Amino acid sequence: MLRGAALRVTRPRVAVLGAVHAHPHADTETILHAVRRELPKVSHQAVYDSLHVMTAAGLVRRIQPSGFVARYESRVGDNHHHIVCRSCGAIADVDCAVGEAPCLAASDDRGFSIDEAEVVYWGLCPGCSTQRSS
Amino acid sequence: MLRGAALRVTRPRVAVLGAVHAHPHADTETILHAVRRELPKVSHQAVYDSLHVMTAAGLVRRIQPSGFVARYESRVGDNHHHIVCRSCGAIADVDCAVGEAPCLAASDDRGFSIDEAEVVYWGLCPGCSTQRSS
DNA sequence: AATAGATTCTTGACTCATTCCAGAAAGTGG
DNA sequence: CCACTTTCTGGAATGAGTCAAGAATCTATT
Repeated sequence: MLRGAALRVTRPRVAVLGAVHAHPHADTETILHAVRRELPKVSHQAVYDSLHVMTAAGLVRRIQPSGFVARYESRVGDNHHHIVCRSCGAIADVDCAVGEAPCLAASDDRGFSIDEAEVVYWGLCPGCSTQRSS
Repeated sequence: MLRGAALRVTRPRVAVLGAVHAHPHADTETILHAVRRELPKVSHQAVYDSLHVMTAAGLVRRIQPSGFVARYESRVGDNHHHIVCRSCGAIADVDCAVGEAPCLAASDDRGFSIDEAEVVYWGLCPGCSTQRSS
């Protein structure tokens, strides 16, 4: 699977890829801990590098909502979007909005060549929502 | 104008607000420099604080595309979106997409209470686009 | 206008995610 | 199995942003 992306298959990379699959929307530290449960000696640098390489290869997607640290997810290639909780930072997946029309269709591209449209919905997750209203 | 938001009118705040109006999509450092051209003694802390307060009050909007530092803009209340250049980080405004329908309409809210939909278009600005193809 | 009281600013240290670097280790093609 | 290249380790560095304490400034009131 890594080989398909012309990447070297190293122990750290396999572990990182597995961790991203096992922990959707996890931040780097969570992934680092998950990886170390399996390979206690990996450096954080290896994790950062693996994530970068895999992001560049399209095996993994990087998400970084304003005010939060970077997260990674393994669901790629289907152009879905995210709901982010303003309070706790929880992230949920959302399929592409109504009719898929808005994705990649700006009313005026201002001369830019657009290759992706990213939608982020902001709000409160069920937990934080009830907590705040009580 | 600041008074309308129940904020104290201090010299730094006036200067910061002016700088945000004068430099759309500017990062904090740019704003800091612009402010210091007028009030050489302002601390960066004052700028950060002013921006936070004004963001909370809705006088200013914070934008933070993945991988770039935070920017601020003064155009608020009209729910427009942005095009970001992957290469140089330039930002341009785009009015709300087709029919305004997608804004605030997730196909499935997963139990979240959504209050805002943010759309970011990624691509290359005219300058970087021609530079890369040459 | 002067004063009291509270918010806001200055200064400077500090956090923490992420990056940079050099040498050691491990993967790959031949 | 070897040589070559990429990747990993370990540790230091960067830089946006935050924290904290005391000084300065703003607002409402007299």
